Amino acid sequence: MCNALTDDELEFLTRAAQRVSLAPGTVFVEEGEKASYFYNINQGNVRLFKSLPDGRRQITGFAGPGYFLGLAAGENNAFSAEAMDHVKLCRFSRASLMAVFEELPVLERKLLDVAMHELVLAQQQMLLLGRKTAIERIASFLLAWAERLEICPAGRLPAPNAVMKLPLSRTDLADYLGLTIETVSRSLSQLKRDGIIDIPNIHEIILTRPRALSEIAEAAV
Amino acid sequence: MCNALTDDELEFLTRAAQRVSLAPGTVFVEEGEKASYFYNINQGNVRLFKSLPDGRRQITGFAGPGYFLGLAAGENNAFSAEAMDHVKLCRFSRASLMAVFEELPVLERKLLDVAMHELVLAQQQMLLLGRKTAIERIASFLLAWAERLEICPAGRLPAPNAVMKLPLSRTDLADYLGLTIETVSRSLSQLKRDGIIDIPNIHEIILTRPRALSEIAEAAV
DNA sequence: CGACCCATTGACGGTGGTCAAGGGCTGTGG
DNA sequence: CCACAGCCCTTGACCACCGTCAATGGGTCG
Repeated sequence: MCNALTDDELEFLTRAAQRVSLAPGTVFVEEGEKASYFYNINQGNVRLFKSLPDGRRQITGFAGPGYFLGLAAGENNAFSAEAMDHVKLCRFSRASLMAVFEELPVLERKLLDVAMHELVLAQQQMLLLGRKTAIERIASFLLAWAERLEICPAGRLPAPNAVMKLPLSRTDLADYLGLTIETVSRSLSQLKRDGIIDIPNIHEIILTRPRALSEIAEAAV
Repeated sequence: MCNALTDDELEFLTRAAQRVSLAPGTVFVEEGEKASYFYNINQGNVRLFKSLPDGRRQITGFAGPGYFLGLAAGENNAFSAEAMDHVKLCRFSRASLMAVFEELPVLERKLLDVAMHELVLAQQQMLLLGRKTAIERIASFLLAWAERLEICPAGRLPAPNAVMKLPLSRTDLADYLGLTIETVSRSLSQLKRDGIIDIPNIHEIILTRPRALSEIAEAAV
């Protein structure tokens, strides 16, 4: 999820790049537009999403520092991207990326790895969106987020009572999990009532009983 | 979606491969197992899916001849794969693939293209699963399937009254679209009642009014 | 012809969406 | 320093879409 490239490779890569700084809320990739650029995020966070004409929105992922952006695109972008806070990133054209590949073939391998990992995450999310209940989605998300923050190694559970920052609005959460903000709120409240998590404030969650969370997330029988 | 490699490249590639023949229903990739192989399908069709312990299933895609299989995997497979009919495929170890890359670097670029295209499809499916209603999912699927069968060019609508083979069971359809077979059936019936499609038999659909279908699929306002 | 499987249709119920009111936090201005 | 506005979150009441359960229909194969 985070930086898949070494500092050296990044340095080489960004030599061909433009540095860009974005205010919160800036939409810098528009779904359907010609896909001209790749991006590498240096600072800040970005949400990736698709929309329907009537305003329904599905967030397909979040991207933080080190994240490589622009893989889900053919001729045109398959998604939009919006800065969640103050974002700094490197932008380079698809053409210059091809040139970089000539110089640094290992990059191509790495990008393939990144793309493959994205695919793994996408399939996980499809299972979540297609087949899990509201509370299972919330539980799955909380554990996935803990892994992302490296509160625990991939595939392991966080320690009981681990504290986790959650710098997302309920709206973002809902649009990511295919729910409404009300359902997100209710599900979090239920987990709290059941003593599985605690919510000291809106942007912090304590994973009181990660094991119980995991049993809900994986629909253990 | 279909063959992204030229015949020459395929021929080179398959020199390092084992040829395998599978009976219908054979599960030849198991989610969670060590990801040892890549596959290229020569004949027949395959469904890719993820499951929950209680039996809920999400089909993440279908793969036909020419399809390259095994990208959504890190250490372990992120999905299972099952032969839908009699399948012939080439199987080669990840190690030998790396060796092939040395000989034929263009393959690596092509695989990256394939992975990127898969990502585009995955994001489309996330929007469908997270935010579309039952009938919108069915409409979207029918149009996507028409593109897949090359009844129409990508991004264009099929001609009115185009006839389409649909060699999927209602169960497969339901598990792909995150619905139940009853809801799939009811939605198809409704589209038929509304004169938008016709269903001469279970495995054939006539796209009577593709424009109307598209307006439903894209939630046109 | 009958058995079996799958799809369709109907009746009913539940999960989650919609609509609306209330609460808490933050920032601003008097 | 307090008051108030505005925003977001929470909670409640109600409702609708879709899932569940069950009966029926149709096609295929023995």
